[in-house]
Amino acid sequence: MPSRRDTIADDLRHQISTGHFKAGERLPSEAQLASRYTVSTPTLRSALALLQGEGLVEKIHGRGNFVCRPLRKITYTGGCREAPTWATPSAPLHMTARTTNLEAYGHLAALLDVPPRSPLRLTEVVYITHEGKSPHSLARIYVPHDLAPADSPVLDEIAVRLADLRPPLAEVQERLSARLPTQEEATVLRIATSLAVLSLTRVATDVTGRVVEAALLVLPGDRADALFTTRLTTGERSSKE
Amino acid sequence: MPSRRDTIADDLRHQISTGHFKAGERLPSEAQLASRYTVSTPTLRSALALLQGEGLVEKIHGRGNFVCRPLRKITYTGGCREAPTWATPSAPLHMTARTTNLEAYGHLAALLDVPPRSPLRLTEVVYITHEGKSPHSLARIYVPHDLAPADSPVLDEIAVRLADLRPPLAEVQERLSARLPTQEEATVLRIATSLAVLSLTRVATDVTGRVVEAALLVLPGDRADALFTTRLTTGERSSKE
DNA sequence: GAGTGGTCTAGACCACGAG
DNA sequence: TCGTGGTCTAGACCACTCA
Repeated sequence: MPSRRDTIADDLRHQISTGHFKAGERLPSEAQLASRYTVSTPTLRSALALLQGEGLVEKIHGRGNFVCRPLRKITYTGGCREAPTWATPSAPLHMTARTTNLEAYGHLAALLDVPPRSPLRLTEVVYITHEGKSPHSLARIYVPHDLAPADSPVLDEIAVRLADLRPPLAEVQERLSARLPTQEEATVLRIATSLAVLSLTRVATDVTGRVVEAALLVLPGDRADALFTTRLTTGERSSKE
Repeated sequence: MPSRRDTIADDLRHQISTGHFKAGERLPSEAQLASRYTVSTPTLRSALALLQGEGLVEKIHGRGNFVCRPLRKITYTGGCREAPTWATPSAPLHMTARTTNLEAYGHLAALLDVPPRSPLRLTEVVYITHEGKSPHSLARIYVPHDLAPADSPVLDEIAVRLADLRPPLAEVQERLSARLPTQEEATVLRIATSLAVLSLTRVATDVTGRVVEAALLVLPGDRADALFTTRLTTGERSSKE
């Protein structure tokens, strides 16, 4: 037996998909919707929470519930040969970056494969990609301090300098998981805490085995995915590794 | 200002991590916890919902709330050269499989790169991996009917026959996203609908460009991640593609 | 200040599980 | 049958946004 929450969510979903409520439009207030469906406000709100989790509706405190505009999908391309690339359909993304220095500790030390409490100095680059007002991704990149001059605010510059400074990369490892965002991530990405995020940890190792870059990326689940393409060469096809 | 929900969730989280509530143990009833924290039951339940979303607590209707046992992590290994491999620390996973035949339609047709309403016959293999009573993954694999005899209930057999029948693989594409599970997926995987899942779509193409396998995998976010390792050969390092 | 969503209460009734 | 969680009500009060 379907709950009222699900019934209402289904109905609203249908009205959105048929264009009865259009993208960007404000929904009737929760009180109006509650009386229309003859339910209490908590029940109606739980129905809206479902749509919010699907990325169909955005709640803005003090203003109302809004139908989300169809989102430009972004695709993180993995297994990258050079710099990470963001494939977006003709999107000149804005990017804000912040660079600080810190020391490897705890989780970071493990990522960078150095002893805990290591005195290794790191450059941390935090950046957020935007499309208009909607953030697309949150990235934290850690590079050993000697490989990255800390005064470079532009990501591209860092990539270029890295390519010059460091030995050639030997291996890139990317680990992905799905989870709910932390409060901080939800705030920064302007998503609901009930919307899943794709969490990606990338570790790049050079030919000497040293970790030269560790990156933590958080992508909103409703507008981002990650793509990995493996081409098999003739040699790999005929023989096992 | 932290909400009561968050305060209670933090406290419970702390009590679980310090072993005050032990793994597998039942928590006090929601009514008891509500009176202990002097909140109403809905408020207490919303706090529990947070822990549930983190995979720390499992609710069982009519029995109570239980602290989850530390979960054996499973790692999906991507970019696979041969059959997909599941790296689990010495886990003889049980696997239940169901094989049916159907026709390519809609979403499936797009995946398999054939025209919609194509008469292409498919073999669908649905399987769930288990560890004890807890399901680990839900997979739906689609193979053109002529490549896969439908009467093979054992996955390994299918893999072997496929290796014999089909031309060598040329490319494997894996697309990952994070989202909340559907009601059906939550039921099958025995997870809360508020727990994120990692959704993986894998498409394998042979040297002729034909799609020989499409797989849809759903992994619970609290116990599964996906790992992609890219080794760069000398050639790839020195020259761009 | 008017209208919105955010949070919370103190119950009610139903469905499930175990003895 | 009894205790559990699942759902829902009909309000209350607060915080935020905008005119």
